[in-house]
Amino acid sequence: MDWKSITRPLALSPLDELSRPMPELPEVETVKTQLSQILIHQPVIEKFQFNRKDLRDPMPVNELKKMTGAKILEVQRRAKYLLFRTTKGGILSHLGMSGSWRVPDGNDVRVHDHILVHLSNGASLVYHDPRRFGIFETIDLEKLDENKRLRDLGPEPLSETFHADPFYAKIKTRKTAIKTAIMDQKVVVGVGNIYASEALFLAKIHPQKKANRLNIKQASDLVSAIKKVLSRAIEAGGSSISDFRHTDFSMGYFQNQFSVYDRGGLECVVCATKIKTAVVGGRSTFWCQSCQKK
DNA sequence: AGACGTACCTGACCGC
DNA sequence: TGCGGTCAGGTACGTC
Repeated sequence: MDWKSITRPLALSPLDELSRPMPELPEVETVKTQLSQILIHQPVIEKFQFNRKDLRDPMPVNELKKMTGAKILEVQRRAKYLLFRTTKGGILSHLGMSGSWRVPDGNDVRVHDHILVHLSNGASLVYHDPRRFGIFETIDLEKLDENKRLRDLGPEPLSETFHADPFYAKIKTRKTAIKTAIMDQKVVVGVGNIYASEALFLAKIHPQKKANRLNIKQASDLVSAIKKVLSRAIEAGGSSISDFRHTDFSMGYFQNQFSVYDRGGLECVVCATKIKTAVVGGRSTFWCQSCQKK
């Protein structure tokens, strides 16, 4: 399959964003898959265009521009970070809360388009991020494990390194709410505010239960639940892009299938009890008082 | 060490 | 219609 035969269907219209609001691990995984398809023939970076020099932090614009001429070899994901591996080093990127990548149609430029990457295959990638919580910076590919942003990250939730025993060992000393614990990227990566509520609902554990009060069975159930909600969301994202003709990016997120998140006051999908909501660890939290035990 | 609070940022939404 | 206030979230950092 040559480049044109796959770009045509993938040539995204202006409304076809490569990401949705509030990206968590499944969304980032989906973005990675989409970017990989666009970068499948390893195009060269012909030009960077920075419409501003800072996102949350200042971008190393000069270092990044030195990567002009590099061939993009691969895009990978670690936690919610995207890693572009190129022949001139790495680029580490994070979507923050409102970041997205898209392939613009012609000269379609919008407010909050901060970075344009012009590629040798004729396509451009545009990074769009209204809230500018994102990250885009160079990274030493030889020393990924020493990188400040990556070195303390916990296990990938969908890998075999994330399982009941080490998870239980890690949380049994933690006095904080279990929801706060699973959102701690040192405990497990990729679980943000939305899937934290969803996983706890599936595992029938109250979000305010102290982490050190879970028993091994509950820890094990929670591990399974985290894997399940994230896998399901990835499948939903994957299926939505596998048939690109029916992709509706404007729909945003995978919110149509949430059981508790953002459903405060509505009926529990299992027992019809009204969903409770409160702030836990500074973030909005949703649970069913009847299904989830403290 | 771990727990906790807060800053960062803008758009959407609400009440008046 | 407009305007001010509040909320949303991932990550980093300061403080105790």
